[in-house]
Amino acid sequence: MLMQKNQAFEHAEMTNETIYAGRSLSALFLASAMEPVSAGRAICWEGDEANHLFQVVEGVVRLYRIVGEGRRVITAFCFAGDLIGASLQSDFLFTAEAVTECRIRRVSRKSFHDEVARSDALHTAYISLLCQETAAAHEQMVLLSKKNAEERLCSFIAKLASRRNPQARQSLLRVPMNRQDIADHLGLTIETVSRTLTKLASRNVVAPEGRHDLRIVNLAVLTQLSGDADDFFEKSCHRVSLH
Amino acid sequence: MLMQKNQAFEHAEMTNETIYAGRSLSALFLASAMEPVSAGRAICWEGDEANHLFQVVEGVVRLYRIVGEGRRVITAFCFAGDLIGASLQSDFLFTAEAVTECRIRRVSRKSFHDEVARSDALHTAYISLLCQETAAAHEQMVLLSKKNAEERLCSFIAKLASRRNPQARQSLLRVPMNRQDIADHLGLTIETVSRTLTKLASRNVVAPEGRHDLRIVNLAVLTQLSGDADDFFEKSCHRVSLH
DNA sequence: CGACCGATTGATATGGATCAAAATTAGTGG
DNA sequence: CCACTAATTTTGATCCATATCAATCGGTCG
Repeated sequence: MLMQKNQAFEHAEMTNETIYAGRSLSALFLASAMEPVSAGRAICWEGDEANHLFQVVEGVVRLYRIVGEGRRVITAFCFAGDLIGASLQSDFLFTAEAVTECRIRRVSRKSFHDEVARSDALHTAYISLLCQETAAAHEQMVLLSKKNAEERLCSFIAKLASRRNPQARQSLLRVPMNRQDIADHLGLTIETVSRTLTKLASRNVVAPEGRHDLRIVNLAVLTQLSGDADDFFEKSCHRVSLH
Repeated sequence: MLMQKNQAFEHAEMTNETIYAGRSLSALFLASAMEPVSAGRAICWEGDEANHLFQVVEGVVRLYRIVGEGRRVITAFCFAGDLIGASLQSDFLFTAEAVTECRIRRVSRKSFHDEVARSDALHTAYISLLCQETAAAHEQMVLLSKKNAEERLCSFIAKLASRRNPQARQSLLRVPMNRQDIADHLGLTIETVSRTLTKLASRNVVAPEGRHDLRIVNLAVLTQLSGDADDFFEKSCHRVSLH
């Protein structure tokens, strides 16, 4: 049981808060049965009553909304350890679908909240998680609002890389989602994602190895190109000029 | 005192949860002194330690981040009754600036959390607020990711209108922010906002009256054009085809 | 009245979308 | 293991919505 729990958080490079929040809240799922979800299948649907929360134990999940005729927005990807539905009040505001083969656990919303209310530590962890979700959503708003295709893709890759999944010996990065998923997450088309990736490859920033792996050749440049490097030049300049 | 509190929530058209969340949490601010903030002045800065939460008692505030050289993203506008900084853990992730003359109150983060921890009702309200913030952020992600200029502007206006501020006799809507603010919130340029507005006016959807007022001529069409009308056609079609 | 600032309008440029193949890769059945 | 088919990705050609650059307009304030 404990092994299981730790396994879900094997990846390094998380903040202390994240680990704390994830760790303690994930204890609430340990009593639940593990459910396998095969790639492509839905875990919950937008509009349905949010009677459960889920934890991704293994695999990758996409959360998305459909807007108008066929336009899909992937608001987030969830990885091992992540909770699905923590920030919901009554209904699911997104559909959750397995990107890869997954294993998940579920708990009822009621029991989740009962447990959280019972423990200060869990409570803190829960608040912390909600705040992180908001922060992530804001980050994504910035990306969608002001970044060009290259910056978007570099941000995405850099973030994936910083998650440092187990498979990543040296600098080989697993990219479980397909091009369409990436496009729908970054607000681009599949063609633009492909072209941008080719361009990055030709500039020796990354080197695609098959559809689902990327060798990060130059992380420094990648970060630079992502547009949220701490080039304290620009940032401090602006900070000052605003006062 | 109580008058004050109610005044901040005079506008109708909010969900029950919103009212509840806002009402009870705003009690925490009543003991604090009212601080005037003149238009254009900052309330807090991105990067600073988030030692306080603020409540907007009167006026409108913009929350923004600066990305790269001079690109500004307004992640949200805050109105009377709204809290600023509820979803922050340690540092401010945005700068808050008065759009109009404002009056605000502040409480220390510590005392806020102490009080919230002490009351179940406050606690529920706080969670509720965080969830709403996340939902709003997701909504904005959809807008930035998949909507065109017209849909964005219509969404914005419709949302403003649904807030139904006091000045709104009949269908005259106050728009306190300038074109640049709107542009930076919608991920457009000032010119595109202006042109799109002109187009909407020529189609008799809205009628600008001065820089800061809009007469809503046809709310039905406005909602339709916003792209999140419940045209159960499309939606139900898609829901079905996905299963 | 003139200078200034925000908003509008106009002309042009462009990044990414769209439409259309071609090239890879993955699956399937023999 | 290989041939065949389907799906995904890449590449190419063209188009278009919005950005950019530039000029004008309308209100406001000294």
